Amino acid sequence: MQKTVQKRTLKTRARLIEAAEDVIERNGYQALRVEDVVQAAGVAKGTFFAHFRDKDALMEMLIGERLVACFDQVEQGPAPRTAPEIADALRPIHAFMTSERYVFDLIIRYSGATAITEIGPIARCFERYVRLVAGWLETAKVRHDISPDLLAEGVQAFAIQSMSLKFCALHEAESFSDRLEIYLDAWLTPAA
Amino acid sequence: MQKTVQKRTLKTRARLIEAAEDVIERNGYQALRVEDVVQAAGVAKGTFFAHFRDKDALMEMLIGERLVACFDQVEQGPAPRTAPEIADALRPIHAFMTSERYVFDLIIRYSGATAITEIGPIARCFERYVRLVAGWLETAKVRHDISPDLLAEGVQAFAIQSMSLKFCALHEAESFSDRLEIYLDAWLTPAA
DNA sequence: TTTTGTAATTGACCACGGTCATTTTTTCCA
DNA sequence: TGGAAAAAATGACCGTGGTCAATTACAAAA
Repeated sequence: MQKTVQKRTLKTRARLIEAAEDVIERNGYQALRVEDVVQAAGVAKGTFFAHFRDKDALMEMLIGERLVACFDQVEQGPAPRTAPEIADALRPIHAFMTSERYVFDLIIRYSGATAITEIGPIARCFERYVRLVAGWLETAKVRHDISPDLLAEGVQAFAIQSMSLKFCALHEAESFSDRLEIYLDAWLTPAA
Repeated sequence: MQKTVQKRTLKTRARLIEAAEDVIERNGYQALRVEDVVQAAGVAKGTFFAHFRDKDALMEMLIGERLVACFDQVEQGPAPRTAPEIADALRPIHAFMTSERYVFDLIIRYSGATAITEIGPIARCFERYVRLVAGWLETAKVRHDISPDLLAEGVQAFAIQSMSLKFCALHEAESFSDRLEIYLDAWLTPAA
């Protein structure tokens, strides 16, 4: 029961990914067509699906990679200590998540893995989000009557709410940042 | 510039809707195929799209109707006054929203209308959710340092977070109701 | 080098949502 | 009642994601 992986495989895979990134670079995630990718990569359509379960799987990988990079960046900075500082520190992550409606929808769709075996980069980022924020909260100027973990899950919930409203015509008046700050202030530092 | 609507139109539309409801009754929302609906209704495929912009438009209508019915039911009951009571009162709405992953995803996708002109039943229900809960909160045993509207938006955010986690393998341990109650208690009655 | 089993690739094909030029039905006025 | 204009319905056709039996390339054993 061997399962040697040929060098050819890695090359083909790399070509597919590169082609996909090119297409996205030019037209955004939303506009990506599998046909375009395989043509740019110079392979047959079937080959694509031998390398990725479906189109979404490739998208999850590519978007997940970018998301991980956002987290890396955010973790470089100093730990924020107040609600507005936290909102500001998370900005790169939120900015990418709302860069395209397609991106936001896909991230939300993959935020919770439906089976343990298929936990992907995006689902892992959602866990990382909570860990990251919970870490900040431990020493931040916020309420401490409930656990940092629960508090961090709340931050996530409010961030998602704010991001959803960003794509909503009914709530254009308020900006994403303003809304998130208001939420976080009420959640993290109540009974002022 | 007349635009008479023929009786035939209404009949065809009614047949399409009835056929769709039959299909859904049997196999759920997820499994609905336009082909099946038009065949059951005895019309051509093109006719479907003369009556509904696309498949999602029909789904929004049908799911929206059910959602409105849930709200009507919830509004019949007495106003809850504590966090657990609020979670409990909202149960019929949340139950329907999480009855099928497809239903949840579609509702989320239509929760924010992208253009003022296309506000549908689901987007209206999201406004109604906030109004309903804010009304309860005015006289409930909860914090009053922030407006009932903001508080209600938070309830919505936590409910969505809880529902998302319901579909997530990583968070199966805790039940939806338990999680929501914990969130709402922390959000509505802090600094106990 | 040849053989042979398996990994990788291919492209014709399918499923399903959606379009549109054409045809059929209805309406309404002379 | 005839016939023209509007409304509705039709179904062949398209775009795009995805499948799979057949073919080709590879690498290890003979």
